[in-house]
Amino acid sequence: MANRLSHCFYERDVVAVARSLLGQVLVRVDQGRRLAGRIVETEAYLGIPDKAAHTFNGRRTARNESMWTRGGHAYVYFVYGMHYCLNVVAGRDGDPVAVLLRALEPLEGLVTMHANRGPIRGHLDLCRGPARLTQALNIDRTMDGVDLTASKTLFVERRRRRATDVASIRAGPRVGVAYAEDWKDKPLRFFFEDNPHVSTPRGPSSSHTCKLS
DNA sequence: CCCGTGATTTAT
DNA sequence: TAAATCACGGGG
Repeated sequence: MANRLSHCFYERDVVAVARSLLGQVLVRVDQGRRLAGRIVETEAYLGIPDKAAHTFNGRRTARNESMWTRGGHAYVYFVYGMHYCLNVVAGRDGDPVAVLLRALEPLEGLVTMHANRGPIRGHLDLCRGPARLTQALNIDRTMDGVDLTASKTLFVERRRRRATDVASIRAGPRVGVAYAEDWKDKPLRFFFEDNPHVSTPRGPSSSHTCKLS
């Protein structure tokens, strides 16, 4: 509770939230067990002008309703008939922007995470990918709209980030948004360079990635 | 490379 | 009401 991120963290520019979530720790408490991982990859979705966002052009439906709430809530959606993805809503009430959590470095509850995931190829695949991390942490549509600043079962803890971590942040195009025309190549995906828990493409060798400022 | 899978969205 | 879409992952 003490170290939990609060509204003043989430109610900011969505790109700033996406970048500063890197290195923070996502915590899920399930069946009395703590499942936790360090956030190593995020994507920002900029809302109404963003052709890749579920709220592009002001779309407001039962599915994306939680994106319209105040920053600090969860937005969980179901896609491809079998996968759930977790977003952290950012910005002010009525500004439908969010950050997709794409990968975690597992920290706590690894045995339970493995049980939740079932057989996997290698340990690196435990939380590497947006639908893999929700499966590992047992997050589904029932967690949609949860208040991360108050929930006992889903929240983000603040960690002190080392200067070397901040310096290793890279940006690149978002994954799986080829349909988004002029928005598909914008560098709105953020990750730690050379971290093996980041989903591909990663590292400086990937085209279109760049250092920040 | 291809394909499962079904809720959600969009077109008729 | 019907068709297309999809912020993915697993298998070859």
